[in-house]
Amino acid sequence: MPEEARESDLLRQRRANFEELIRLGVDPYPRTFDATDTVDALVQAHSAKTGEDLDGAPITTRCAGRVLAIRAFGKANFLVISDGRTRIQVYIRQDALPERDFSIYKLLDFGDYIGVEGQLFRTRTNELTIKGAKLEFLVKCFVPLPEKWHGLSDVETRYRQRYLDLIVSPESRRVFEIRSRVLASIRTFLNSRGYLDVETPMMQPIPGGALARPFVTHHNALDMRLYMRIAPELYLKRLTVGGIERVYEINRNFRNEGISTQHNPEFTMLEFYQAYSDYQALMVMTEEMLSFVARESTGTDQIRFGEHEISLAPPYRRISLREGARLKASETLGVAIADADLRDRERAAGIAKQLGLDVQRSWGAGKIATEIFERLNQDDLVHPTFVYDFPTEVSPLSKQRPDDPDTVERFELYIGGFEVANAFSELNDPAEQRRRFEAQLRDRAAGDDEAHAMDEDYIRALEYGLPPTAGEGVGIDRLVMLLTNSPSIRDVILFPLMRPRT
RNA sequence: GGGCCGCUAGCUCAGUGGUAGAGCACCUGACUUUUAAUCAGGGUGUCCCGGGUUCGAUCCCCGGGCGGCCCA
Repeated sequence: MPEEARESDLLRQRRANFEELIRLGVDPYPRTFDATDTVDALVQAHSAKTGEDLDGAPITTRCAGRVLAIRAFGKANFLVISDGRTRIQVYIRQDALPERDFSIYKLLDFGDYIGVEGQLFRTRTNELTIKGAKLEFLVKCFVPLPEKWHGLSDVETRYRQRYLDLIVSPESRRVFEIRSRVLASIRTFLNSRGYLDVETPMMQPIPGGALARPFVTHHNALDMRLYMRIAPELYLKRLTVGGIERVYEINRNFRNEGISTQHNPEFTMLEFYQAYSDYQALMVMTEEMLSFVARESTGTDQIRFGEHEISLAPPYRRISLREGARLKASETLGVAIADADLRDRERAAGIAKQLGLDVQRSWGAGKIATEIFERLNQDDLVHPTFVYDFPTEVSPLSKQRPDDPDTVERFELYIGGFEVANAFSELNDPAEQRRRFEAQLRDRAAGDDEAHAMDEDYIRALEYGLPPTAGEGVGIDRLVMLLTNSPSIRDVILFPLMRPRT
């Protein structure tokens, strides 16, 4: 076949070893291996034992793994096998193995899976080792693995062939173990406070709960346009209307936007809602939750992110958005800017232009103030900071401050220079909600395709009475980036979206 | 969307307008406790793709693909 004609020598050699195993009568694809231990459990259980301990009270084990090193010395040989998490050495001595098993050993290639039975001992160099007495072939690796010393550093291959990354990069495995612990500890935290863990639709007829462009799909039997959700928010608040006073969901959102080190089109979000509460209470709860999650997943709430040492221990800094924008703009432009300047469309636009911002015609004063803040304060937002009191204009689902209708009770939490959480006192006045949606529709008509759609069914739910409620969304991928010191969101998503090759 | 950078052996990377290189991996041989084992021998390739310039292009030019970083 032409396929085989193109095979490199490396592939041919491995295939030849495989065929030789079959000639020896070895099952090339066995069904099971009856292990007594995983490598990880074995090493954990016995890593403290000395050679005398192991000789005095012999431990026999059967375990399996992928061969990650072969050091051959003729009649004495060493393998390293891994269960994907932990590695252990296996000693292969010609006169200690049945002839068949030693023949299998001689046909092994770097990357094959084997099962081993034997006693634990320590070598002269004090390495915990299984003295191989039996060896089973489990599967062939037909393709050469990346080299052991430099590993796999090509990021494109790491993302496209994550299995290779996991095989050769213990650091990558560690990231996803921490990610798993982050999710588990969030659930522990919320469950212990009486929150109900739910799942709401990820395909929605009206995409709501955030300002973003959705992916569009179609249901054939109903001949219905559906959108991949951009947020679960409106469904979770319907559940609060239904009497579930504490509720959360951890699941994927989909936003049809560009890709960057902080954005993947599908990403994981925690959203939680708590009745009889407001955004001030959520700031305190967020501090408690993040320090808890950090300790549970990494052992400490002191993290290193790039060149920064960051403490996730409470309390976090708090700064109002307009105050932050006003102070920074005054400093940068060398002019005293008043709060009132940021609330006036024309004056705010003038300031923004002086700062080099490209002011869109559809932007009101509130949007402009938000943009000014984001432009000027990124560098100040490395240590955990609650930015609170957003303009009403950019927050169609948040409750206004009683003393200032241009401002809503909302905060975003920044850590490491990017947004990690977004929370607010939920707007529960159905008439005001309708006005906000209508304002969004005007923005949409003016060309803002991220503006929120009208959702009559949601307004109807509010008419039944949403109790006073505070709600928050936390970007799980970004949180995991912080906790694993990962510079790109793609490092914490197993299979990030990539363009197909050719 | 814009700018910059990258793509060469299985992996990590050098390199040149004239027969394509190193380390590791791999193959052959030696070696009964090694640790990136060592020693001796062996170079295994669509230089991302297409077009152009040229006697000759992996290299220069143009276009395209995929990726990374920065900016919007």
